[in-house]
Amino acid sequence: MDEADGLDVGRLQNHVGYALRRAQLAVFQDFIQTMEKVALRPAQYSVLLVMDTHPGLKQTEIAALLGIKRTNFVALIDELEHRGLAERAPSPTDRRSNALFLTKAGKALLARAEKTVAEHEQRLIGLIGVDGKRQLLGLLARLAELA
Amino acid sequence: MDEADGLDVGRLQNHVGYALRRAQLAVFQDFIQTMEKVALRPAQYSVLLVMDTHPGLKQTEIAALLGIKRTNFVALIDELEHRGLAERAPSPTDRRSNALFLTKAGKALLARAEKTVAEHEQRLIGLIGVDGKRQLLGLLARLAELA
DNA sequence: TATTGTTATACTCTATAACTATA
DNA sequence: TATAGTTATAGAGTATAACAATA
Repeated sequence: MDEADGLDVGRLQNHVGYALRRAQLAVFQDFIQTMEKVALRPAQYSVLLVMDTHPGLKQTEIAALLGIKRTNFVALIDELEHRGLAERAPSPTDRRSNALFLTKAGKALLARAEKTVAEHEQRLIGLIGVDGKRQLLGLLARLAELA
Repeated sequence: MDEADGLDVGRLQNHVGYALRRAQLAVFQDFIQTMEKVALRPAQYSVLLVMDTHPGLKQTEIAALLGIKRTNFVALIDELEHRGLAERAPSPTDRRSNALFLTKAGKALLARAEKTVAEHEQRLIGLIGVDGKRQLLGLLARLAELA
């Protein structure tokens, strides 16, 4: 991952995409390690968080919101349901769709997860500062508009 | 990928890792589309660039520099060699290792690729400005230290 | 003994096609 | 006709183990 010896990646250093990939890898590695404590992968954590913010959304809506294909979302929600963290309830208005909710256990685990994530975020702030984080989020949001 | 209706991802919005992932996805999507013109994937492009900056490195060295496992590097360099863009030369000092070089065709394609990448980078600068890019690269480099 | 390149292999993510039941 | 959930499947990218040749 690093510059062995005195070698550098040359002109690659000036590429936004390359810098993004390396930073994302490093940050995710720390995040994943952090979340081993609650046995949640990044995608699972993000789904729990969205279910907490918007209870009762259907699968397609959460998947679209997070950029997950609805077809890949099935196994993801299956696992959360089998672990007793989330539940599929029948939608009152549309018998095709499931309304998704956190269970009590899901809310409890999410609370623990968010505390752990806060420590992770503090580590990042230790590297770039509070102002750095604010700047970074602004810049990344503008880049994400490209999609 | 976007906020359908008025839905938002809630507290996820404040997570550096999430913002990094979304931005990286958007930037890579543009990059990959850009590079279809020269039929190079991001990893292939980065290898060509490093071979140009440091001619004669062995496989292990380039792989380590770019964070690629040497075992996965084999197929990558195979393809570049079969396309006539790179060549494995016998190392003068170590009969176990290959010294890697760009061919003429490889240098020519890389030159075309870099011009195309420059347009891609200009699009990004259009979103965040030259100062924004400079700030971003600095912040991302500091985050990458986490690895 | 350790390193270089290699093969085989497996696991995760992501992507597409096609089915069913409902709308 | 179109949509929600689902299954099956295929392709990237990435990870480990084990081997032959060489150091």
